[in-house]
Amino acid sequence: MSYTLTTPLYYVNDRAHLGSTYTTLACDAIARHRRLCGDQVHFITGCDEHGQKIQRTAEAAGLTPQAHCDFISAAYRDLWSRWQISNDRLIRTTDPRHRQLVEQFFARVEASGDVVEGRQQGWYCVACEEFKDDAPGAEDPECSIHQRPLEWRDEVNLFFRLSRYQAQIEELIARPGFVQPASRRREVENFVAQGLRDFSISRIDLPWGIPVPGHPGHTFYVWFDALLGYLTALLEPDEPVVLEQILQRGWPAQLHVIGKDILRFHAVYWPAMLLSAGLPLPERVFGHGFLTREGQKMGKSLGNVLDPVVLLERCGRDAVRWYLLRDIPFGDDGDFQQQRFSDLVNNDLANTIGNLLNRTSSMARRWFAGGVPPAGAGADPAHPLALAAQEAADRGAAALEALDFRTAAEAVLSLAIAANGFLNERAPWSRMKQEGQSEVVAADLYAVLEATRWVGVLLAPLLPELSDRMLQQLGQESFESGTEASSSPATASPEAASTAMAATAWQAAQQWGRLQPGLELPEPSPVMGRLELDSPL
RNA sequence: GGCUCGGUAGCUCAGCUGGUUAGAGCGUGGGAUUCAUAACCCCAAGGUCGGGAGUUCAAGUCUCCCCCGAGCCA
Repeated sequence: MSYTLTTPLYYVNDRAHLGSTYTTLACDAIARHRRLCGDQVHFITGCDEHGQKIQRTAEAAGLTPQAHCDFISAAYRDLWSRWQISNDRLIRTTDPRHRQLVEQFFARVEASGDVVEGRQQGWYCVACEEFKDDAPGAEDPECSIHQRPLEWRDEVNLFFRLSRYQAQIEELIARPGFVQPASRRREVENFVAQGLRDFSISRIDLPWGIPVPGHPGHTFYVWFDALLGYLTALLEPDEPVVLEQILQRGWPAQLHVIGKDILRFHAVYWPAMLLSAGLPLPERVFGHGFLTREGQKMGKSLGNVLDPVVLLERCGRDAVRWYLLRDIPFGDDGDFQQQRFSDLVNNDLANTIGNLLNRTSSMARRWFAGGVPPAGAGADPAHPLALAAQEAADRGAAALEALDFRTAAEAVLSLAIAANGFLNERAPWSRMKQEGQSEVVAADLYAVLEATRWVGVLLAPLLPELSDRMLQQLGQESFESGTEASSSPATASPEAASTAMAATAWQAAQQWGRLQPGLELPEPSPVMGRLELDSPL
């Protein structure tokens, strides 16, 4: 199965912040999960690089817009690579190929009769790149969002006839799974219910944009151009730009993950544009919440922005991923709290999970010839830990499907807690001192090792690196959940490829009793260090 | 100004169509244990459920008003 998901195309007005990192990490977890399940994943991210705001930012920095965009988008590319994001594509809207695609798309929209000329007169916010419908009649109106002066514009623009799609959009957003989380649906419904108005899709006298074919002086409005980046990204980098080809390359997308502030563009404008162009619609749009820091909005004026690069260097990928995914309900706003961050990482990852592996492996090695003990009753599929493992797997998979990372993380964690509890209850260390208990201890330790292996397996989409380290210490191969699809037809065996039911390595690993008795185990060393943050991040 | 969502233990949150002593994890305090990364396991304290009024035999859960936060639209 093909699975296409996207992050927003980030606006290159400034460098990446924690918010975009958060979005991207979440998408990465989904992408990895789908790959582990055998889907052919198209995980798209990118940069939105046009518009007057960019032009002015570049000017202010003494750069050409292109140089500015090159610089910022390179920083994004570098950031995602540092975070080991498994995106398949990183599209830039200044890519010449994108321009070709936009032109083809526009031709279709125009052919549908959805492009009309209209006069746009009013106050304009450059930061929003939007006209403000109802600016106060005052002398110097300001944008309520940016607190910046509005500029008076009076121009002839091209309009997209959004109003023609009223009924279809209403039908779309009424679909149960389309706008997510469901709590955001009404907001969109009300907006649509007010009556959709045509919106302008071009600007005049704005050189930093894609020229509108057949309309000299006009460039495309940034949003019109940016949304289309999702399509351009799907095309193979070396194939000719032919819009129709996206249908062979993974369109429609299964999922657009976005911040809650741009829901309207994705749930209303975007589908209408696609309808006009005669293209299928994405399956769901998920608007996640925003992050604050220690209860305050992050912003340059407050000087409290958390730099993702700093965060990464000081704390590591696993720690940050875990905290963001495990503690903040995706969809709700969340607060980044340093104390809580280190508490959770140390508790869950270092103590509960890391120490579980460490103590178990250490006992097994000491008492059973340096490796995995004979399984005995420990391999029984009805073993309490086997049941716990299966439950964790089921709960985790369902949660990931629902983009409920928190529950997915808790499911894995609960398995580790169950295993720790089991150990304390069975106390192999004291049983080992008694005569004739060796077999029981062997079975107990086997079961706990096996449960620990499952923890490593189930962690793969969420924390690929910790998962790898755990599996290594258990003498297991790690999974390829990164950019190389583990189930790509080229590498899979012919039988596997022909059998639709063939399980991936990851799915096969979720079978109780897979751990080989007698397998030698490497000397355990902590898979997750404790986070000691003595100063503010 | 209008719309939407949220305001439940110190912190992050569960609490479905209203119904026994409001739950979990973290944090805090205590206990147990020694295999292990001062880790693991067990127990406990902690909340007039943002405020006010109302509906009801019964409200965190429904209605209205107000306050606070976030987003959208003006």
